[in-house]
Amino acid sequence: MKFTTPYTPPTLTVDAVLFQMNNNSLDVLLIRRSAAPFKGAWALPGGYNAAGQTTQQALGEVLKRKTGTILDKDVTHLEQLYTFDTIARDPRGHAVSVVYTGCGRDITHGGGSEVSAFYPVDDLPELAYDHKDIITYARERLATKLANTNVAYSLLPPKFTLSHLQTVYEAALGKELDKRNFRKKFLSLDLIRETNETWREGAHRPAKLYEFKSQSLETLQRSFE
Amino acid sequence: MKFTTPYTPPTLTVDAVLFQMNNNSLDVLLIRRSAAPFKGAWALPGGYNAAGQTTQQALGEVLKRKTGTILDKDVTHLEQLYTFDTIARDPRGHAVSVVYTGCGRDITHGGGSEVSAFYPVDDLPELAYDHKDIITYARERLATKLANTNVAYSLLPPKFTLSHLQTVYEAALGKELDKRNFRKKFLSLDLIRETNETWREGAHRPAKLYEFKSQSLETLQRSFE
DNA sequence: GCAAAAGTGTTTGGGATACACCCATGC
DNA sequence: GCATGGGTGTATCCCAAACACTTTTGC
Repeated sequence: MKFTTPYTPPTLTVDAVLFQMNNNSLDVLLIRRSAAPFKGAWALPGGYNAAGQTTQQALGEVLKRKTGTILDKDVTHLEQLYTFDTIARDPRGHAVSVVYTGCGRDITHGGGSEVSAFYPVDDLPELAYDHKDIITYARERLATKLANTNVAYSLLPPKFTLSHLQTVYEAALGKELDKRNFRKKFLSLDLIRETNETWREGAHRPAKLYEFKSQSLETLQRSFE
Repeated sequence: MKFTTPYTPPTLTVDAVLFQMNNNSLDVLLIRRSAAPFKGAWALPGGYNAAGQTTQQALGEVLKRKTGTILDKDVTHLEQLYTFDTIARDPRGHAVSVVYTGCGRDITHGGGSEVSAFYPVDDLPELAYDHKDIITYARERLATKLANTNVAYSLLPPKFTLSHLQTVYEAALGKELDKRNFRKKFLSLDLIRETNETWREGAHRPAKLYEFKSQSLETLQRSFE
């Protein structure tokens, strides 16, 4: 009723910024583009969203196809990040991209149609499109979420030491934290409990293992940092 | 390359949740639908987004056409809120809607193709689609922004009293605040300055007028509330 | 003078920060 | 016994919250 010419929507795509801790580094899952544009460059995994699919469904299918990642199994937290829509972002034509960000512990990848790899957020390769900006934005969102929710559960194994936990915060916030203050504050949030297991590794005192009381997202009243 | 049948994207739409203070109440701009579906119900202003338009451009055109609102002039703060994409939200077919939220001081409306009106967020009429949920979400976003940025500038006239300012916070947060603590805290944020004008109204002491130091969005280090 | 909103300080409690040493283990 | 990371307590400061009266005006 508004368009005298037939209404044509833009292309709709979905992309994902998936975080995972790999040996004390916060990493992002990337794929190597096998086709133009940006052939050979690294990019966020993503693809088309057809009519009749929700953006999350489309994302699940794209990830499975391109990286072999199973969204429901591998990704322990997922949220919509932002919708990017500048006309020039895709040289092939106007594409609006709904971007999700998520976390995992041991994301399967490599079984898909594209070459995939994790890269540290602080040491990214050259990226296609506006994907570098998107990752920066996703990382800020993650830092905010860590400060206001229990989302750390999604980046850690079910049982973890307080040092592991602190490493997650330090990697995401990009700064070092005081060990005593971190433990005091985090324990006061009442999100985790001690288990009776310990973690031993290396020539030093073993560490107590903790677990999150809840493995689903909860928002804190008092924020952290 | 991924679709054997020709790729068809969903319909793309844009909607806006525009807030304005009207006599101490936080109001939202709504239109009355003149066509099916939900004919006669109230709804957020919104419409189609064609290829080649950014979502903001599409929003500007839709607002101008339907409510007579001039986005660039009337809306003093605008941000993308969220993209809603559930299949069933529009009975006509799959529509993905990029929703913006914004604020104004004296938004012109009524010159467009649809009947429009401001309604208090705490006293909304029956709404079409999932628009009630969207307004709830937008209001939470506004509360967060008020706590972390100077966005209050966008809801107040250039010069305002501290009581006006407090009214904005109380309306958005939905609770009363202590006058002394509010003033002390807000002044310590260093966002506003006294002018040498006063505001007199009614049989009582006149109030000093203040102005924001900046009329563009700035993020605070220390959050409020 | 009285009604109505503007304006103003102090006390108290709790969380944030800064800071250094002993503990348990493997080799 | 020594190297390594695990684990712990205190003092200070600042902010948040609670709380009531005086001032200025119009009528």
